[in-house]
Amino acid sequence: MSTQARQPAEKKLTRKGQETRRRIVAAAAQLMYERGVTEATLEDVRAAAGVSGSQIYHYFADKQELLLAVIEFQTEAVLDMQKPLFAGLDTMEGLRQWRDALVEYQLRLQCRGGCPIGSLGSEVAETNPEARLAAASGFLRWESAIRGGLQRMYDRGELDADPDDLALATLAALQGGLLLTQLQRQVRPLEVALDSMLDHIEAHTRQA
Amino acid sequence: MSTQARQPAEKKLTRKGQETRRRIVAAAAQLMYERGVTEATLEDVRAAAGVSGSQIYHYFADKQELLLAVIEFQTEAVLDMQKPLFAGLDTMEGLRQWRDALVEYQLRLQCRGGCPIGSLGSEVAETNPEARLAAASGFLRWESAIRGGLQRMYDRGELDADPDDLALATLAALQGGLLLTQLQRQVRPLEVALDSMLDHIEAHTRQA
DNA sequence: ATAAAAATGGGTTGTCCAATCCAGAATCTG
DNA sequence: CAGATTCTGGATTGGACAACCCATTTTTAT
Repeated sequence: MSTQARQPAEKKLTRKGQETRRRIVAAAAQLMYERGVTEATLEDVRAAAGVSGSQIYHYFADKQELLLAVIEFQTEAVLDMQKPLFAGLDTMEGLRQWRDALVEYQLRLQCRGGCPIGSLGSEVAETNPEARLAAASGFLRWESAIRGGLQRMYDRGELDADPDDLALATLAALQGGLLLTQLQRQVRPLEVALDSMLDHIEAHTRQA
Repeated sequence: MSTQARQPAEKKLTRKGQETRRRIVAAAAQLMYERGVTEATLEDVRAAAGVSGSQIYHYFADKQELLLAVIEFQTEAVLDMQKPLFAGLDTMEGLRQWRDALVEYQLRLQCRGGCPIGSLGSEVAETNPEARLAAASGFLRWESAIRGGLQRMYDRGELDADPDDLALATLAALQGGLLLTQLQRQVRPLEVALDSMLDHIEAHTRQA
């Protein structure tokens, strides 16, 4: 019963019910992003979502199940936001645009918050295996999107290195850069980390 | 009174007192590393340190002050462990040895725990400005150690790129690699992230 | 040796929060 | 439109934990 049957519900919900559920997840995601999982109390979530009483327990068995829904939600949000840029990751120009957008976004946030998946993942990694796997799976999807672009470059014969390795290294550089940017409250770490990685990729390009 | 006078004590402690204090910090560091700051209760720390009752409050004003001591402690621990390798960071061979040692260490830990500074930093970044600064300062010291090696390469005319940028990017790659390694429970992310970065550095080397 | 200072142990308090219950209202389905 | 189901609101409970207090013992300095 442990690994099975998580989030068994999600069905049989009225339109209004689905809407309420979504509002709870969104509010929880925001609060957990701002304060961390343990600091975000269900009372806060309740108030922020504009629901009352035992509503949260009506839709989620416990805080854990809500947390898993939040990780899923944040993964979708992160990937959705970058979706328009993923298609371009098969040229250096597109990669630079992607980099610029990430840097720009952090600037708008004043370097606060870090990566929604990374922050959650780091917090739960050692105490919550289920949540750890959920975060890891989110990163796998992200990595896939990056790999897709590099793979197309490789297939066109424009890249002279393993796309798998480069994609993973790029995601790592992004995450590390984000963490340092978050802690220092300046974008330079993110800029430098991504630039180094993209320069490294560029060094392995050749015109087809 | 906010930014001033943190950890005003530390003096006027008997040898036995210093020993007890150190034991508390070490136990707290271990527990916070394993479970996170909020999940590590002072009761746990008390038991793990083998002290009793209000001992923790005898040495620390509150949990916050203990946390700051822990961040300091972990910074020292992380830097101490790498100290023998820092001297060699001015050659590619030394950099590779450093990489190998980090990977080796993660393997011994079965990819658990992540970076002691990074995990703490990520957890406190948005809720605890003082702790955020302490973690950021720890990373600055780490970055300095890496920069030192690259700067010597540069000064010898063997490096054809900004040592400051490379050092920061290397630390970012390391942190991102560690996070992904921790979440996936396999060393490959750390290996690939560091290898990409070291390859990038090597591409900018030339014999003097 | 003795007084002062530091260290220890146990017990207590107040708060916060996850989780549960129940009764009533809204919404869906046949 | 009527019965069933889903949704909602408020109130409560039980446990955990940070923080505090005080009496006693040990250590340090004179």
